[in-house]
Amino acid sequence: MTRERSYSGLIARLKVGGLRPTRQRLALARLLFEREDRHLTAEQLHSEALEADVRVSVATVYNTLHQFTKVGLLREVVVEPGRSYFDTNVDDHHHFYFESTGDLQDIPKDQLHVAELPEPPGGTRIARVDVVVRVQDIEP
Amino acid sequence: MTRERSYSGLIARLKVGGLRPTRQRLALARLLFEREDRHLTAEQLHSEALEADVRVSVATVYNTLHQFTKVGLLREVVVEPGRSYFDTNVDDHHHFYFESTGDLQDIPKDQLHVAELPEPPGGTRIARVDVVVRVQDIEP
DNA sequence: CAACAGTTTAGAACTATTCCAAACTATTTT
DNA sequence: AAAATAGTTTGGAATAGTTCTAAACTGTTG
Repeated sequence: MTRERSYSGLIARLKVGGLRPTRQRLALARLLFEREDRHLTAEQLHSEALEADVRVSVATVYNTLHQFTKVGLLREVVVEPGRSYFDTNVDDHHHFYFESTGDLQDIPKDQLHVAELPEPPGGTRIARVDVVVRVQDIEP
Repeated sequence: MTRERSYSGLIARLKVGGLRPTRQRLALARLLFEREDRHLTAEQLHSEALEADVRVSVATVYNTLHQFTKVGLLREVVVEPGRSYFDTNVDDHHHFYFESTGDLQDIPKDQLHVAELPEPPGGTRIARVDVVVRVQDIEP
């Protein structure tokens, strides 16, 4: 079960990544992982934190998002210039991107398949394949 | 032949898009389309223009890139937060993205195929499918 | 519990991009 | 071909998202 993420499990995961389980990191982790798959910007997470009476600075939100990403707890998704989304689902999957609202929605791995991947140029290897299905309203 | 793009053809294309063929737009169009497929940021194009003794403001470079994109002469590619690339190849195709250098390289349509596209959610239709194959150096 | 290394913070700094209102230019009208 | 007009360009200011910085703070280790 990839969806298993208990609170204490998180502490463990942070430790593995060499990150101390601080008040801020734990609070942000709860906000991020206590709900199902989410796609959040740094600003959105910061607002949520303030609303939940978690005092964190913007800088810390950014630091934390990047550290979590490095450790594999999050995945960064780029679909829009000038805004990064962080995806709490780190399984292999792709995205619908709703141009009208700016929302993202997961497309599970088995619902979309990339065939005939070309060889990467010499000296390089494929780190990841991102598919973004851009969707727009039918009556704009 | 999709690669056919003469200078006068450009004037025609601009007219179709309702864009006057001004000095700046024509100069930028030459820089963009007189070489083969390119992936440029606004800043890069602005530098090239200055080097080529084409006096244009940054604002105009941005305006022009967006107008060209709207008219279908360019395609915007987002792979990196905080930076937009404009692709002179508007045919159906995908990209390699070199994480070490930030470069983009086209993957022709026939070298990569997306199978089993899921249905877009009700009330929406697929505007475009972007595949980015992120590639990294083997010995980092 | 002292010492150290890692963390947080406010605010400044930075980068890419957009906005603005005035000056300018291509096109249309007369 | 001059005047009227509508679309363009421009420098600089403004904005948005993100990163940096140096000082204060906190978790961990010995």
